[in-house]
Amino acid sequence: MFEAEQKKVELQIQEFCKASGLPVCEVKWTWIPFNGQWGIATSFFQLAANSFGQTRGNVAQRANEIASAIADRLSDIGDFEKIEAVNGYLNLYFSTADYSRRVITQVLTEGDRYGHGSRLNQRLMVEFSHPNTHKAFHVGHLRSAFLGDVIARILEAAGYDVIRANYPGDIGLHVIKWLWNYLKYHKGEKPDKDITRWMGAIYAEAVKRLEQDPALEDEIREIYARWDRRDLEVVQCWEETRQWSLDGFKEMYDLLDIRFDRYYFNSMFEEPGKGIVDELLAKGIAEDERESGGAVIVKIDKKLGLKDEKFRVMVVLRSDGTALYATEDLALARQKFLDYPDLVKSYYVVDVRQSLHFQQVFKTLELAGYDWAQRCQHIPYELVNLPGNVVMASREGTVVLLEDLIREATARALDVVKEKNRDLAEENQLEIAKAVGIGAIKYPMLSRESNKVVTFDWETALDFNGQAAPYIQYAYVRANSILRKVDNVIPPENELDYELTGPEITLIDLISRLPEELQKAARDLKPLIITNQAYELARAFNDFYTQCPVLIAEEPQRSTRIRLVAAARQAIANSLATLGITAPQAM
RNA sequence: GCCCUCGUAGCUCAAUGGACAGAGCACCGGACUUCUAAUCCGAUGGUUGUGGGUUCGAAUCCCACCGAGGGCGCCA
Repeated sequence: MFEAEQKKVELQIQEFCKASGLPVCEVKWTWIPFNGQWGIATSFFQLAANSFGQTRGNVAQRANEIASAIADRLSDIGDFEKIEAVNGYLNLYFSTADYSRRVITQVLTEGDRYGHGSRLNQRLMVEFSHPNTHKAFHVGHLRSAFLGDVIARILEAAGYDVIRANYPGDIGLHVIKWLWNYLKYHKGEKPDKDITRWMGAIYAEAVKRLEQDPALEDEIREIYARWDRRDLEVVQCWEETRQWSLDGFKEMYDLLDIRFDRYYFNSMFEEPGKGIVDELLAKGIAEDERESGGAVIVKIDKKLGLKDEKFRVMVVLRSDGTALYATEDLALARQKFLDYPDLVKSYYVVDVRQSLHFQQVFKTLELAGYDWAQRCQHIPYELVNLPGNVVMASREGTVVLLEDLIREATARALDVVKEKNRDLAEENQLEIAKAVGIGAIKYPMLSRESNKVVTFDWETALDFNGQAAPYIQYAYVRANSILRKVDNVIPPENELDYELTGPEITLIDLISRLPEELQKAARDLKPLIITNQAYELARAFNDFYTQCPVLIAEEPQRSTRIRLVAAARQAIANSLATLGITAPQAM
């Protein structure tokens, strides 16, 4: 946000270096990390160390000398209120009156675009969620859905054109088992509500029946054979019931405010996948071991001439000639670039257990001569486990269903809403409860590093206090509430001729950082940066709220604070929007 | 056997290689006649798993070890 000032100082520093015979190096800016001190800082340790060359010297002392000399040189620059050299750092404090006015005005002018980067005209694809049809949707599936959605939102905010892709697993052994159980015991039945739960129950029942009587496996094989020869009854049943699952997913995605631009289905890629395998064989990349009872494989390490085992061996076709997941993934990767040849990146938000798999797929495609394979990237994330490191698995029965979590979280939120907003219409109360409940579910999945395991437990998931979405939403609501009292009439920019207090400075400081944090989050693909930023903003606002009266303040303080509240509301709203968390109107 | 990830306060987690390692929860003590107390203020809490190394500077990079989890030719 302060590029112009930074640039100006950078030039001065570089000129100073030249004049003093110091090596020129890049200037990196940070925020001054002390509370209530708003400005930018840079250190000179690297420069000081470089200046010694081969000889040794006191780096800290030298860095401080350089910082002091530069501080002297900059003293007449006029952009800053205070310039100081401390401990090897050069601290440039903003003149709060001018800079505050500038920040607030910019936020209010740009509105819900504040923080967003300008359009880059670069297209990306983010594939995420990929649920299995004919199965339940549980809490373990949420991480990919939330992470993918928010990464897409962040990249959009950073200026990219993003294609949101979903890749449902709509065929496979699990679907065949489901169809068998349905055709044999539930024929003609239809789910009315809670579709996904019902679909999951039919599957769980199938698994149970097969466990109890393994002889039934023959019937499964028969259904599989009928599916293979496109038996009309099986195919029609599959088409109809698959749609039920997709309808159920759509309901959940709508509830969670997650959308997709493009659906790829697992079932679409069997044949194209086999085509790629033929191609790999023709090019001598894959080896056919079926003669000797083996499968079709790619010995990637050998092809690359690697001595160490890194990519290992990938099976691309079963010994019976049928496709497996890897076969289909080869074709899917290609299809994405056929549909969108200009993709700069093709991201896959899939759990960490598939890291090797994706390395194999991408490397094999690269070996096959597809240069776009290098634009494919797996974004791994760790699992959501139950306490005691228990993995959620439908067949083990160790799952928490998404429907149950949402219902529980919403119900708990509704209790509080009803107590605190008695006058509100029930419809509105419910809407708020949904925003709070779902926000509370999303936040903890986004606010930790994705390579860390999330342990799900009810108590934590339903804790609305502290660093959590409701805290941030509440700050938004409080800001909103003040502005409602002035009918949302925001005074025009005015002269700031009084000393800003600590909480005001901290709040403005944090508001001004949003654009940079968004860029950082996009660069590192880390929603965590935004959850932290949103929380810090909310905390600063809550602090401001208790310490700085707005409506009863004297002018010009009153007008300035109303503008600041409006800017804070906007900044909080924009960070929540980037996180896919709804900002409610009341709480 | 090989490969990947993690180890920070009692618990859950933060911290572009840089200033004093910060939050929340829990616990203890305060603050609602004042814009919504789903809030705020204060107190307590640390040899960043261990040992080396690189660097002016390491929770962060490298090596070894210990501990936890995951992956490794026909599951998805």
